[in-house]
Amino acid sequence: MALVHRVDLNHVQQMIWQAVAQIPAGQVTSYGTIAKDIGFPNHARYVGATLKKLPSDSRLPWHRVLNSKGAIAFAKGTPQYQEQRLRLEQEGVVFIEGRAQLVG
DNA sequence: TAATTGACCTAAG
DNA sequence: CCTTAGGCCAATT
Repeated sequence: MALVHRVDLNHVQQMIWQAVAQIPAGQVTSYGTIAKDIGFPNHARYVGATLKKLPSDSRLPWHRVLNSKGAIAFAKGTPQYQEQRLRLEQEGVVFIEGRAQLVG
């Protein structure tokens, strides 16, 4: 049998979408956490690359995914940063010094 | 085919 | 707190 150690990236993508869809409104997680949760601890970047491909009309809560520091990955001041932050604030997420605050 | 890029992460100064 | 360096890996050039 031809050993196929090759990973099915389509499936990985689906798991990523699934994981992102699970994030409750008003809560956030990180690219690395998602990667770890789906069993691919070294694919934090791939999580970002996957979200990047999302169509603009996607209903997936991509805005609930931040970097390991709890900050928005986009450069401050960019339209994408603004949109993500606005979406989060509309869900009640509070930012202090550019970092989303933990429930508390 | 090789090099570069990127919505990342962590450890170490 | 900040910066640097190394690691990571699919996608793009």
